[in-house]
Parts: sequence; C-alpha cells; structure tokens
Amino acid sequence: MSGRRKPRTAKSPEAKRSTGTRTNTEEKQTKTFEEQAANFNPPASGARPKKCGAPAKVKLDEEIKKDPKKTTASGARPKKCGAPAKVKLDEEIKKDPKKTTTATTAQTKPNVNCTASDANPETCGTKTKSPVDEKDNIISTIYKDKCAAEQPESTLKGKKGMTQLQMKQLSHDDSKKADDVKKTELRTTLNATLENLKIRMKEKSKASEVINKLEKVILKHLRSETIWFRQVEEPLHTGSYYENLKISNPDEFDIMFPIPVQRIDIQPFTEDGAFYVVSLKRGYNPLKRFQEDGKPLPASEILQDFRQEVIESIKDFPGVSIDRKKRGCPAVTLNIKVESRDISLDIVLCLVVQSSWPDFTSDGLKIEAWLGRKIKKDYKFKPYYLVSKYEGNGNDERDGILAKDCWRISFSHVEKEILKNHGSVKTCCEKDGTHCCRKDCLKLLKHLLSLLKEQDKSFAKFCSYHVKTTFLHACCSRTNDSQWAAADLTQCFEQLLIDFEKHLESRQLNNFFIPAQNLLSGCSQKSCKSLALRIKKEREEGFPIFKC
DNA sequence: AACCGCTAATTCCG
DNA sequence: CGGAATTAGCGGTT
Repeated sequence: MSGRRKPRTAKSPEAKRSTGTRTNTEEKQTKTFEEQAANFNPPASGARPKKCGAPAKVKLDEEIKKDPKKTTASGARPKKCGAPAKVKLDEEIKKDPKKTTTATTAQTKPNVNCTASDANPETCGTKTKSPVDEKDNIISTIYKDKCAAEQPESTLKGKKGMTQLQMKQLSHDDSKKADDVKKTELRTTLNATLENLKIRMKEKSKASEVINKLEKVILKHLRSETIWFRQVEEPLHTGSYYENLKISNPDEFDIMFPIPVQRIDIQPFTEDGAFYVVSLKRGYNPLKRFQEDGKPLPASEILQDFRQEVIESIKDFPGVSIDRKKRGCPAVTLNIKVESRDISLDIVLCLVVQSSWPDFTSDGLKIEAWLGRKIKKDYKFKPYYLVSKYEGNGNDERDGILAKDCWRISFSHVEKEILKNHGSVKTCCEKDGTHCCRKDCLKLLKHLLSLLKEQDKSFAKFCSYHVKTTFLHACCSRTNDSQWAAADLTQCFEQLLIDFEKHLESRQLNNFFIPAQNLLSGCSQKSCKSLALRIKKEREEGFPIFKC
C-alpha cells in the first residue's frame, strides 16, 4: 500500500524518517521579497513555551487601506473580507440543516458575513471599536427574523387572555426559546471566528515556498559544509503550522534539525524530569568534539556553533534577518519578509535518541482509553528528542553543571501525530468518516488566549503550549468521538474552557508526557487566577472578545 | 539523491 | 455540495 496514512495498527512506527525528500517547490523561483514601509507584526499566537514573554507588537495592516469598501467596518482581517469578499458561510449550518435550519435563511445573505466577527488580535482593544456594533446588529437582525418567523402563534395567543398556568408555561417556553437563540448566536460567532482564523491559501503558498527553500539551503550547508552537524537527519516539521493548527497567518514555522546520537547517558537536571544532562558514551560521533573528558555535552556551546553555521548558510538568501540570541531559546530564529509580511522560522537543533524514554515519562501519555494501547506502544517506540534549551538563568549551577548546558526533552513529533490522528475511531475526520470539533476547539482556545494576551500584558507567560496541553488532557478525559461531535462545537469549546479554568485556578497543568512537570509553575498564582476569571467572563458572556 | 505517484488535509470557487 | 488547487508526507523507482 502506498499513501501516508498509516492504519492504526501500523507496525514499525519509527523507520523511514530520512527517506522523504520534498522537491515540489524547489524549481520555482523565489520572488524577491518586497520591502514595504508598512510594518506587520504577527500576533504572538502559537507561541510555544520557549517564546513565552515575547512582546507582541501592534501592527499596522496596510491592506486595510487597499480595500476600503469592504474593510471599513471589519478592519481586522482585510485579506479575508477583502478581495473576493466572499467569506464562507457557516459550514455547520449548511452541512447540518436539521440542526440549525432556522438560522440558515438569514445567514445566507452575503452581506452578513463579511462584516461579521472580526477576530483580529491586534485591533481588539487598541482601536476600531465600530465593528462590534455592526456585527451585533447583524446578529440580532438575524434572530429577530428568525423569531418572527418561528414563534408568532405562541406569542400572539398569550395576549388573548390565558390561565396563569398557561402563561407560566408560555414564559418558560419563551425563555427556552431565548436560550436557543443564544445558543445559535454563539454558534454563529464561533463559526465566523473560525472562518477568520483560516489561513489563506495564497499566503500559505507564498510563505511555504520561502520556508522550504530556506530549509533546503540550511540543510545542504549543514550536510556538506560542516563537520559537526553533517549527520543531520531529515528535518522535522513541528509546531502549529505543520499540525494544521496555525491560525490567522502562516507566519510561524518550526523546524527541528535532528542530530543522531547513539549511546548516551542522560541524567535528570531538574526534579520534574524536563531537563537533562547528556553525555555521549563511547562510539564515534562528531559532536564528541564538544565534549570534554568526564564532562557532559555542553548544549550552549553546540548551539552557538550551530547558530554560526545557520547564519553562514543563509548569507546569500535575500531578506533574511536573524533574531538576537534569546536566553533560554532553543532556536535560531530567522525572520523574513514575504509580501510585506514578517514570517519567523525557528530552527531548532536537537539530538534524536532512539531508545526507551526516560522514567519520568512512564506516567505520561495516558492515551489508552482515547487512542488505544497499541497506538501508545507505537509512540513509545519512537525516539525522543533533546533540544538545547535552558530555563531561567543559564549560569545557574547544579553539581557543577550549568543550566545552559542541559537539554530539554521534546515529544513534539508525537504531539503532531496525535493531533493528526486524534479520533478514538480511526476514521474520525476522514473524508467519509464522522467529523469532530477537536481541532476547532483547540484553535478557538488558542485564539482566545492570544486575544487576551493582547489585552492584558500580565498574561505574557501563558502560551499556546498551555492550551495544547490542556487540550490533550481534555481528550483523555472525554475519549469518545461522540463527545466531540462537530455539531456540539459550542458545548465542547465551553467545556474545554472550563478545563483550562480549572487548571489555572489550581495552578496545576502537568506536561502531557512528563506529569511531574507543572507547566504553570512559572506563572504566578495571581496571574493564573486572573486569567481564569477573564476566560470565565468571556465564556459566560458569549465571547464578546471574538466579536470585536 | 532526485524524482514520481499517491493520499490526506485544507482552502478556493462555482 | 463537489471538484480544483495547494502543501505536506510517505514510499517506491531509477
């Protein structure tokens, strides 16, 4: 059989990492990357832990000006509402006529959609308040129509004198009706938000063309021009873009460059099992060059060298700039402007270790009930990765080892596969299978967090990895696909928020793979509480933040 | 190592 | 809705 979807029962999950070479975009010429005065800074969404705290700058979106007629009210995502001006309708409603028939007619009116819901992080809370009202008006218009069409008899009858019991019943019906209206409204909001979070194909195409080219250049350099990194394996595409979870813009790419290591000795550096001290044992490895006798592999030194090589490899690539080295960041971050948009590419050096996972992981990855024992076993046969990353002060010392010389364990390859194969039933979200709303829920929560971070800088330490982890735990506690039915998006999303609030209130969110690591330990009690409250508020008020 | 062919996921478009 | 287009990913062939 061919094709990439492996059946659930696939054997040898490991194997052919190094065979795939993608050449599809290689031949195309990369256009020169136009420099434009207007500056565009991506939202700090999708940030992984390493990026926590990165300030999100306010952007100017030059395209707003380009399309005055459409974007006057909507402001935020001009390219969506812009050119084709054909924002898609609520898919669910269309697919599921029986559920939401009442709202369909109103929604199919084209003018509703473009102005509706503008979910851009930058504009929220900074400027353009007008869209809110406009959308609200539209929505309420929809529901006025709907109610008028639906329940005239009951309301009219009520006025012609009835028993008290009947009246009571009536008001009960009314409140139920109002509840339904609210639910439908919520659904509309979420769907419109999701619509606006979609990555446009043109953007994706342009961005990936450049990124793939960059990757190729770097890989080639590492393999043929370096000594220490020439064993680098086929790059690993991780992060939200490659998980199909990127929202709003294709402006963040994560690529890991794995260096194989055979026999190593790893010792936990921290009590939570997230950081390790690594030493190469006997056997040849170019990286041994960095390792002094009796000492461990110095992550920071290797990273520094790697960084130089990356810089060297892209020196002829037009329009690339390199971020100043950030403390505690496992990556070399390249920035490149594509069609006036800034794209960042995180290049992560990592060691790939093909042996059993450290003991700290033994209580993690509790996916048996959700995905099955077999899948779990397959995952645990995969290698694990060690990325050069330290936290806090790199000069902190423990047993004579500097924090900056230890390695953080990473399972992003497994995260990616889980996200791709996320159903308890194999056919979940396949072409002819049942669709679930897991990914949509995750996208919405990511978006919500990035909007809240925009609003309140005290939330800077929260990142999308918190969201992702919450989501993975949620999948483990609601394992059945029917608990994530596409039609139940609003309930599922709300429940996911409740989960998140609980983690925040208790300030306890365990790493999905390493339960001993509390991902919220770096966040203050106060900020956790306040974020939980803030999310609760949005949830209870029907997500006004999505409507601005 | 380069290329091809297939499939999946997603967006676009009529 | 259904098909085209596009990126991504896998495996096989040359």
